[in-house]
Amino acid sequence: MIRNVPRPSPVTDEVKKLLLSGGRHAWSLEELLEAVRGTLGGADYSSVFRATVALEQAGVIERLDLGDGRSHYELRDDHHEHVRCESCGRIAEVRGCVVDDAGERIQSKTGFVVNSHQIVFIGLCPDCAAARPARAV
Amino acid sequence: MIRNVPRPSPVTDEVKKLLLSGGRHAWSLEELLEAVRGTLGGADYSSVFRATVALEQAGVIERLDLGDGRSHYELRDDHHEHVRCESCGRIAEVRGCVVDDAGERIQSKTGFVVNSHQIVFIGLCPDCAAARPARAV
DNA sequence: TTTAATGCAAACTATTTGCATCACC
DNA sequence: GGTGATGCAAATAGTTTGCATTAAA
Repeated sequence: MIRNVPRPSPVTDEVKKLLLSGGRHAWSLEELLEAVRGTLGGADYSSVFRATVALEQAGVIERLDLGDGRSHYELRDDHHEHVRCESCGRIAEVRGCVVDDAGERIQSKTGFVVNSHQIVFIGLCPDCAAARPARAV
Repeated sequence: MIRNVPRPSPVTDEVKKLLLSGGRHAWSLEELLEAVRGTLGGADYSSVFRATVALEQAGVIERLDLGDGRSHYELRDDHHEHVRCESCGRIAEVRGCVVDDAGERIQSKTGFVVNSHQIVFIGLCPDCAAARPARAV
């Protein structure tokens, strides 16, 4: 099978650029769409979706489920955990907080072979925590 | 406001009983529905859904997002982590593998006040791992 | 001319809600 | 009679897919 010369793919390229830029973390499809539209003038949700599928299959990005009902995407080589504000939905990254040898321990406990993991901490971001001083949630 | 005498609520009672029974972990709504139907003969998805909403608000159960696109429910006082098989979807629990002091560390790193967390390890269950000896995923 | 990338619209999945009904206090 | 629990069906949200169009090799 002969490989063809690539054709321009503005949407996919822009999605890739955004994810590589590091300007934001845990992009949702809606956020990617808005950003792409801001640059290109227009784009369709499905094109952005297909771009993320392709990038995920290519191993460039990974898909996260942070428990807020939508998919999030990030660079794959950049694994870290997340904190999500249960009040406003804001998401922050958490570095240097690894679950180091968990894989082996889990395999010995459950027999599962662990390939990856997702950790989401849920709470209140600084703004929301300040906005409700007295009681939690 | 005078509190009325409670009326029979077979669906809600059965959902509660199932979740309290400990017979299974991380129930999906579909699984709860099937189990309730098995006992009561018939029940509606929305009734089971409303039962979980009520039980969650009552603080009896908690809702989990294990990254497989559906909600899962478990007893609240029984916090532990999960491993999900990315091939067949089977879910196992992982005990004694806590992220102990993570809350404080995260607060100091991000400013978020952590109320809870979810950890899902993803890999292959023993059966699926055995079924594909050579390569992963 | 061939075909990859895109847009549009419809399909799909899981969840959520509105409303009528029924049965019990 | 009043009301809480339920079932039915439609609405919703987010994602996914089918198909026609476009434009570049």
